[in-house]
Amino acid sequence: MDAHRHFFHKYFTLYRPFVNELNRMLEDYNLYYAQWSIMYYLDVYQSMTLVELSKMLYVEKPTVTRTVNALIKLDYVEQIPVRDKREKRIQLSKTGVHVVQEVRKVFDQYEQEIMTGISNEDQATVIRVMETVRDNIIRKGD
Amino acid sequence: MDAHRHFFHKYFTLYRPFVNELNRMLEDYNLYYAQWSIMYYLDVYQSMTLVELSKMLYVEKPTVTRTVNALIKLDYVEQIPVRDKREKRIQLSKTGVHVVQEVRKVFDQYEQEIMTGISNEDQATVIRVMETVRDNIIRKGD
DNA sequence: AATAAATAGTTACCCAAGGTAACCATTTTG
DNA sequence: CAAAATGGTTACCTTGGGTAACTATTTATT
Repeated sequence: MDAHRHFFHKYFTLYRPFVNELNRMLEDYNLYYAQWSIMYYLDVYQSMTLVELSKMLYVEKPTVTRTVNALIKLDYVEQIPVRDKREKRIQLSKTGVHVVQEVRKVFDQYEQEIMTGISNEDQATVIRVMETVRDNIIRKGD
Repeated sequence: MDAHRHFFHKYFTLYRPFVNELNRMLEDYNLYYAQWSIMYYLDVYQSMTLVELSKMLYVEKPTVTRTVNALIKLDYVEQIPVRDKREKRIQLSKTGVHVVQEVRKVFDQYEQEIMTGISNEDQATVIRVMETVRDNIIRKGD
């Protein structure tokens, strides 16, 4: 078997245990991973529109609408007024900011645990490879 | 941001474009990725029981039952008789073997394309890291 | 040998997370 | 100013997973 074939297989066999575990941790905050990923971006970028999220997450607009609505209902996210009346621009609410801090603590802890024994250099390699692969996939796809 | 935080984010942002693209390719064979992953294992291990698959795939038994039934309906997979009457042991059918060959060709081609510019050494590093991470996740989880 | 426990699989439900098609409002462009 | 583009929503559908409760069979215990 060639290395690249191993790569894809390994990539996907990691997904299920990984996302299961993260969802289990998010239970305490009434969140699922798909919701968390939006909060993650809002933490990084302060505020975003649904279309921006849609492109970042690589999912369709209706999916974003639904997930954002769930976050608004949880009071983790709020809409902010903006000139263009078509746009829905959102940011983390006060509660949301707090939840992000909490979840980050939990995730950082967990992430460090499961990365034990992997050098910073190797971590950097993996990140670079995944970035490249993603770019390649998207470039070919569209 | 620490490296490990980058790692997790990168890992998940790759997933959606990746699985979308693979599903698009599998359309020609009336397959979805979840079904393909079972055929992949059957190709590697010749024959497997549903419980074995369940453990390998890290999904519950009912999920395996459903997916396998779909593959049997497609005539890509067939049951083989076995001493223990509780067990359902399956293997690729003749058609299934053929389909695996075809899909492999398509995937290998695609995979090589999107891995361009990544050295064999880096690919090996990524594989090793993902294996380690998966083991760590599963060890912590249970 | 008879019973209890374990194992393999199925059935009947439920839910998260995505998708498409069609649409409305608003803004931008020709 | 009409046409096209953009941002978002609604309605409906699908994949792919889950849990609880069950049957059938095999294995272990008494």
